[in-house]
Amino acid sequence: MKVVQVAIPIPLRKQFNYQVPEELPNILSLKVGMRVLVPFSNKKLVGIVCDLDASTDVDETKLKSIEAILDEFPVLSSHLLVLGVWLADYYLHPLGETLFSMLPAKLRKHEKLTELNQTYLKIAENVERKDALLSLRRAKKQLALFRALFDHSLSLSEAKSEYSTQTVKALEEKKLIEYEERIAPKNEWQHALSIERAFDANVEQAIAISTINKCSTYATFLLEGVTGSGKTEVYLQVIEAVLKKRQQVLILVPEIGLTPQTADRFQRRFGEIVAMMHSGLSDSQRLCVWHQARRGDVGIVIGTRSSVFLPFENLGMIIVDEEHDDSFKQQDGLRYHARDLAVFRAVKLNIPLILGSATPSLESLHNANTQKYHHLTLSNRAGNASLPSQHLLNITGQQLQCGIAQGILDKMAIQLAEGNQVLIFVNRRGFAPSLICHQCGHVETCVGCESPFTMHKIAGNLQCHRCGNQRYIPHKCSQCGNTDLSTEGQGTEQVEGFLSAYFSNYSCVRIDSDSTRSKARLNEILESINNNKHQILIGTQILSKGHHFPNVTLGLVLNLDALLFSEDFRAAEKMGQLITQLSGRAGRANKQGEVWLQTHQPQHPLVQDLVNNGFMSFSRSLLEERRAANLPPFSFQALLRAESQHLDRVLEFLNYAKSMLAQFINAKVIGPLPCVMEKKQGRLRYQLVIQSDHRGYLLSIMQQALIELDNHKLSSRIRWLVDMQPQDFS
DNA sequence: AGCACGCCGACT
DNA sequence: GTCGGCGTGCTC
Repeated sequence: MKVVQVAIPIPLRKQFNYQVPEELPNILSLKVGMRVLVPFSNKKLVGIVCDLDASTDVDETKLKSIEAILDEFPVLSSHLLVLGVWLADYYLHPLGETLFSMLPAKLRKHEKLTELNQTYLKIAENVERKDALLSLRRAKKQLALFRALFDHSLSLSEAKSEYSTQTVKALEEKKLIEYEERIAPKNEWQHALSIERAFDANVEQAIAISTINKCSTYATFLLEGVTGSGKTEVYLQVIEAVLKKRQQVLILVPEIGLTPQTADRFQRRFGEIVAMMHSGLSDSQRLCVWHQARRGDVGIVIGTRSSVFLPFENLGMIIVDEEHDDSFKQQDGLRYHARDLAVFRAVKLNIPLILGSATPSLESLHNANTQKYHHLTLSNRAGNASLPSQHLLNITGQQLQCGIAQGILDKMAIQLAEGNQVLIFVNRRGFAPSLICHQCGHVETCVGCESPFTMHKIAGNLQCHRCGNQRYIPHKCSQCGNTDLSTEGQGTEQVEGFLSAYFSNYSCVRIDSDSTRSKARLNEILESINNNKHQILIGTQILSKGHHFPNVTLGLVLNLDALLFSEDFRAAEKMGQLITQLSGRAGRANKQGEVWLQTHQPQHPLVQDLVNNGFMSFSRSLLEERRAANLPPFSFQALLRAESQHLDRVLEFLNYAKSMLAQFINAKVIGPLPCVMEKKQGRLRYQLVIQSDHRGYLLSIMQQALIELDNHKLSSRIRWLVDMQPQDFS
């Protein structure tokens, strides 16, 4: 009797065995990586076969049987199945859920998988062609399409683009044409590649291009290029070489960086061989891209995080653009980092990988420093465009209006009067509030950790998130005795309200998560900004991502301190990336821009380094700080978070985990500490941070701990999760 | 997760 | 007397 092992999408760290009945129709074609329909508890679920020849110690006849084989070919190739097994192991996530999160949504359900079908138009049966031609003599476009269908049928998408949707509709309504489903023909782009002539590269670009082109096996290149230095041109030219070898290219981009303009640029150079994969697509469209990648119908896929799971027919290169961006890390379910998976795939497929950024992550810089990655630099801006100059404004003790200094308001007035735009960056979310003295700029800091205390409104105290140290909220500054202590910065709405009243002759626009909920809305706003419909732009992180604002000549960062003083050890890194990216968004060749940073601590060495020496120098200093403090990338972290309405359960669970993990001497366990968002949707949230110098060691102790935690009586009564290499502690 | 089973408190 | 709250255990 044949017994196979099936991974089921449930949060259990085990697989299940099933009999394969002899009478199953397509039994001979059953392969690993195929989906099957199986009875489970008292319902039917879709599972993925992960072992064709399972060994069991139980009585095989007691096993349930597979009901149906859903696929004609495996949805997960052996390469992707290996990736999935590694993923489940590395992120300590149940295999079934892991494998299913690698698939497009449509394939997570019962739906049968067949070869990619395409809809074709043909002339309807029983249509008298002569009569039809006569009846169409006054509808030129419809006539043309109808005639075209005489000798060959046309695919629906071709017909729609060559003629028009209305034309097709019209003929359909007249019952002159009908639809037919057929297996889509393979798109043989490899034989008819039309590539537009490349731009002449400058010296640095040329070095980068030739270095990458020389490499045809696995290697990771960190391409560090200041904004406007022409990273994209490097991508384009190395992609060309890969396409000419008839291989495909995957380009991973941050969630919001994927604009139609990005795709246009690739399409202009390489023609219609580019597919996009982003959150704006429907499930059917996503499945279509999945098929196209698998069949080799497209040469290039540009996509967000989850595109790293696409089943390419013949992948020749992966590019991760803006590799420092946090959106590459999934923040729920399987908490993978697409950059790390890109490395895994590149190694397994033995192909080159490019990580590009103007502000590389410290992880990648460290890997470059230790020779794991090849470091390529582009330090010159193309053309004569110069970056805006950066300035610090000491706001200590100053009168502020809605958080803005008078001097800045005056500068804004000048720029606005000259017809330029101004941009105000407001950080409203994401970072923990620390307590700062407005008189002297002193930040209340835990003495033992040199980490700023975090305000906890619920507990009504200050807490150090490194060591758990707690103290009462002081009513005066411990340095100068002033009682003007503040935590919360201004939100975008407040700033918008104030500025639209103050500059009532100009139009304000707010760009934050509320206004970007829909992609169309964001594009609308961006367009109206470029058309100068608004003069004052107020926004959050989104302002620093991807979009260029050529008419902005003055940028303002309202509260640099809130970015800098946070218990999250990555705060300074993120601050530097943000300020640098923000500066790169503004101005154009003929207008020198300025960026002003309001701070209570203009002498802070990191801030000084960033403003005076630029991101490259700043990031190297940060890396030294991390080394000294033994923080990532010099050590490895795991996060164990628990949530429940009942505080006692959360603490009992985490303390149990801690007592277990504390036995391992080569790891440090910090906590349980309240999360930055201590209460969310009525649940109290606490976490444990586990840190070790060795990734393998950390993984193995977490695996051991997990077995115990799964068996703990509270494990099913609270919500809890493990996050390996956590990015965000909120 | 999702579901069944089982045991105690306030209700038509 | 029962309805339904949650705690417990199981899923090939």
